[in-house]
Amino acid sequence: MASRSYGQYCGVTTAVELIGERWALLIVRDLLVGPRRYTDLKQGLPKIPTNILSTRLKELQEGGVVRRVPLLHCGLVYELTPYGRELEPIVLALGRWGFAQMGDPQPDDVVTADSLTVALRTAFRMDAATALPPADYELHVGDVVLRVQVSADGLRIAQVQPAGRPVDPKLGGQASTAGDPELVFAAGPGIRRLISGELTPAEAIDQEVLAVVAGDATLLERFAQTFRIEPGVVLAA
Amino acid sequence: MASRSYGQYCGVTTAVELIGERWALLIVRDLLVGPRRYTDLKQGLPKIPTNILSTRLKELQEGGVVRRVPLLHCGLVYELTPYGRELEPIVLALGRWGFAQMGDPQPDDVVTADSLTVALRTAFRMDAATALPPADYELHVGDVVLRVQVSADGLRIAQVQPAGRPVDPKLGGQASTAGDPELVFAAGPGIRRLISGELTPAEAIDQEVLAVVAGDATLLERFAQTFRIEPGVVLAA
DNA sequence: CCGGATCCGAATCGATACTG
DNA sequence: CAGTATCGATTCGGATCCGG
Repeated sequence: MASRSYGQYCGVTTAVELIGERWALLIVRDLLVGPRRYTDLKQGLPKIPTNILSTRLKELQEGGVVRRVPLLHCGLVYELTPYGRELEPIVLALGRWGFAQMGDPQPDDVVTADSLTVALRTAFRMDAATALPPADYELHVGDVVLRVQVSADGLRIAQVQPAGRPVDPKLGGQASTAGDPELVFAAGPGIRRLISGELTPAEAIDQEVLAVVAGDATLLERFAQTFRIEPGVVLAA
Repeated sequence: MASRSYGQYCGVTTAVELIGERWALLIVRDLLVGPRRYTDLKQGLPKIPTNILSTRLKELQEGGVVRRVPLLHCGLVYELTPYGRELEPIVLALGRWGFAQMGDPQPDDVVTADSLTVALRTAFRMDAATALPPADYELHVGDVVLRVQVSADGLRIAQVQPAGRPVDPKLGGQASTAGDPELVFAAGPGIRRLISGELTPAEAIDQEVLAVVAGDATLLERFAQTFRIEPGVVLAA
């Protein structure tokens, strides 16, 4: 059961033994968004074999990264332990690092709600959020819908069910999202080029990587300043 | 050749596809210390199969993380690209994170020069280095010998050959290490408990996890303040 | 539907041997 | 020194199945 040892007494090695197996860090990524049920994880990681998911969850529990929490009369969820949650800055930094090397999407690549939520967190600039007025967006990518609220307090992201209102706050993103968003827009994977600064919002609309559905289109400028990944700037708290 | 895709369009996923394969991040760890030849890497990773090492090096090159540099009349070395070097804060943070979960060493665990060098970097506290007077240590762990110089300018670590003087600056640690160290001491793996603050230097000597070979034993206090990993503090620049 | 366990072929890894 | 080749041992992936 103990994963094959690398035979070294070293912190990096220990870390890699804990979260270096295939799929493990992606499970952590999704749990960073919130507690998830077995089935949620399976949906969020469409290509993971079910036996691998179950094996990883056991290993992550043994490693003290994840714990299993029964919900009274409601099934059970997996969640990160405090120790597991310490991985957050590392996962976000890895997301920024990997962002630089992302090409265009493969034909059957998907964008999941959790991966997009984490991606927005990796790109979030607190400095821009404090310097600019608050903003309230609704972002559509594929059939994922996110309510993204930026203020001087920070970033709040809630996952919205295609049908109507945000998902159960206990499981999904965060708490209640009152009122209507100021800007609703839809994007394809090309939104990556907006985040990287390769495209301005105007160019993004021109090239149809982005489309305003409703609200104040000028807010796109603010969005582009708030969510931005510059090459070479991997680390942040 | 493209590693099996996780099927998601996401920065974290891309990062894991680049450096998530078995052994890959440990190769990066060693290259963080300096350029290394194939054989150096093999020695620094005693349990890596040679075909895996060669496969990983190819993949890391394809991913733009590592490059192969011929040395005139001297063989060739692998080194991190600038993009690969951006992993440094991530690897150090992972080292700190894994440190918390390190138990006692397995019977056949080894401590290599590069892993110990990186471990000291993960534990290094710049705040302590600037607050305290400079210090110059020689640390022995197993048959690894490191010259560790701390000053307000930062940390310098050079690997010393068992025979005598530090290794070739071009390949090994850093440049010339003039004069003699102020303190020479030897440690076993239990030095982990000094770094974690679980043991004071005096207790460490009592319990024989540490032994002063030469020089000013009171410098051990300064060492313990300069190299320290507190639980929960994973991230630093 | 939820939360897995089981089975099996395909791909990868690990150990050793061998080569320019 | 810098790898390739080979081959058995593991792990992964895909599908199916099962108890609540």
